[in-house]
Amino acid sequence: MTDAEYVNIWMRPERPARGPKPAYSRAQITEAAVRIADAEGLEAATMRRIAAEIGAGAMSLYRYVPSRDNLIELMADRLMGEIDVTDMPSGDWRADLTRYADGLRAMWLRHPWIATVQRSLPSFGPNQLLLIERLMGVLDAFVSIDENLGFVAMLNGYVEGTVREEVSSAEELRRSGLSEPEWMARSHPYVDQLVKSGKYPIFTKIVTEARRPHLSREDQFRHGLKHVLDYIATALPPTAGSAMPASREGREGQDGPAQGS
Amino acid sequence: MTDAEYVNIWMRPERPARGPKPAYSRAQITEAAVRIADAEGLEAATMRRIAAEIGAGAMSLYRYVPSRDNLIELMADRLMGEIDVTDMPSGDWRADLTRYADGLRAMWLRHPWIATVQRSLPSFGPNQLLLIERLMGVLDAFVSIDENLGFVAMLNGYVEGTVREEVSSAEELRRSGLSEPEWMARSHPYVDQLVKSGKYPIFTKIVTEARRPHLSREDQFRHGLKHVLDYIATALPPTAGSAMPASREGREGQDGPAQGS
DNA sequence: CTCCACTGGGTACGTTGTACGCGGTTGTGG
DNA sequence: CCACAACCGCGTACAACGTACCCAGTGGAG
Repeated sequence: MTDAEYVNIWMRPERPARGPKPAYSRAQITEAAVRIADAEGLEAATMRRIAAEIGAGAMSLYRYVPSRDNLIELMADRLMGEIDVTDMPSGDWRADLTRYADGLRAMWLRHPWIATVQRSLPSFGPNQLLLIERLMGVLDAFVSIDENLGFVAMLNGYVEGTVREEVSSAEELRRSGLSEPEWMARSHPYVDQLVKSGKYPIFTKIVTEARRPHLSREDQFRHGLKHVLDYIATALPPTAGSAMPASREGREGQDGPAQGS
Repeated sequence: MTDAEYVNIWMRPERPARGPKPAYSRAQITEAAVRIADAEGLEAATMRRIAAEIGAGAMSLYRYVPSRDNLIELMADRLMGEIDVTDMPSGDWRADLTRYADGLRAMWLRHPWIATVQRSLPSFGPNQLLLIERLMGVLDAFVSIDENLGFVAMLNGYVEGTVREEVSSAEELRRSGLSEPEWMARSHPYVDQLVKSGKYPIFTKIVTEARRPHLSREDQFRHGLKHVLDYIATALPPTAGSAMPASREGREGQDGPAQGS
């Protein structure tokens, strides 16, 4: 009815014109929901639980939010606002994109449950819109809007792909209620059986030899990010301001001079 | 109790020694669940719905599967089995990895709900294990196990990141019950308002100028995949057999550098 | 002042996953 | 060959979920 009148949650006004003053707010509800999801997972952020968190009755939330799905949209957009993109573009595109990538990764690590929220059709909340403006503004002067979209998709894809793995591990551990050593100990019989069967030589190799899972995630992330930025650099005109010169493909080896500041 | 005895679903035997013959099977249940999830989304695959699909009572499923979460693990592993990795490694690593990437992408497109199943801690079902063996066997002879893990993570990350976008769009559309033009028409007032506000120049540019969303997903995928494979190529020794020259001879078998067990 | 669009929230309903226990079936030890 | 215990399918039941509906109050507009 009146619900279907609105195209989406962003077009629905939070406060009507008349009537008594609301005791809560969308922002407050969203904040509480994010807090619960951070601590106990998204599935713990039930309407009743959120209401209890702010001292309201369960059904009161529906005065502010049409449905739980819409609330999750609000939560997701709130997270977008955590990524610091002020003063972008700064003139140094590489520094800007690095700062964005770091911010996106850090946000995911603070809110692992974001992995379970499918991005779906673009929701275009206010924070996400601002993010788009600032982020795509970085390369807007140098490339076409289509190329820009491609680069941003690649960058987002890289960051999210990388961080999704560690985030979902952490979530699974939290859900199981076990610590990582406990989990390892628990699955040891299974892993052992697989190894002893002799049917999985590469799996065995991973278990017995690989050191990668123990390497710093941070290092892996920076290493891969460098490649993504290098790739972008090859498609940018030389007029693009950056702390590093654009290099041709195939370049590898030790990391060059890191862009300072 | 007896549930907690087992490390995971893969160690729990499907059939006990004694008693009457089961009327159904894990495979049959998993199949039905996948069929429902494909057609109506994962959330439609409830225990009752799955049971009805195979003509069983709801609680009968619990004779075969300890919980719905475990059933979803079975479903996910069944999907891994759809990816054709027979005859890998073939000697042409580039062809092998391309075939794998195509297969992975096609599988995602057939089963969009996989995007909502977090990979979590590696579950190591039989199909996934076989996939690991075949896929990582492709580069095993040329690089260390750590490098191999890195490449596979990158390849998986690229494919999943690319396909996740289109898949989640399709899922969202299906959930909303609208066709894509219908959805576009519906959100037009909101987009229009954003454009008219003048506050979002880049968003406006995307809406009015960008052609990328209309380009072939297939082309985009192949283009990006080429870059991923090119990057892998730069880190491989020249002895690695690929399609570049027609060196039928240069193939090395499973014998890599030192490894023994 | 009166009015009524609004407020917070209690109650209730349909749906979910699943614990429990039932009567029937069947491989196996005596 | 038979009794028994282990298994079967599954009906009933329950807690927790999202949320529809309804209510008694409240406060700005006329």
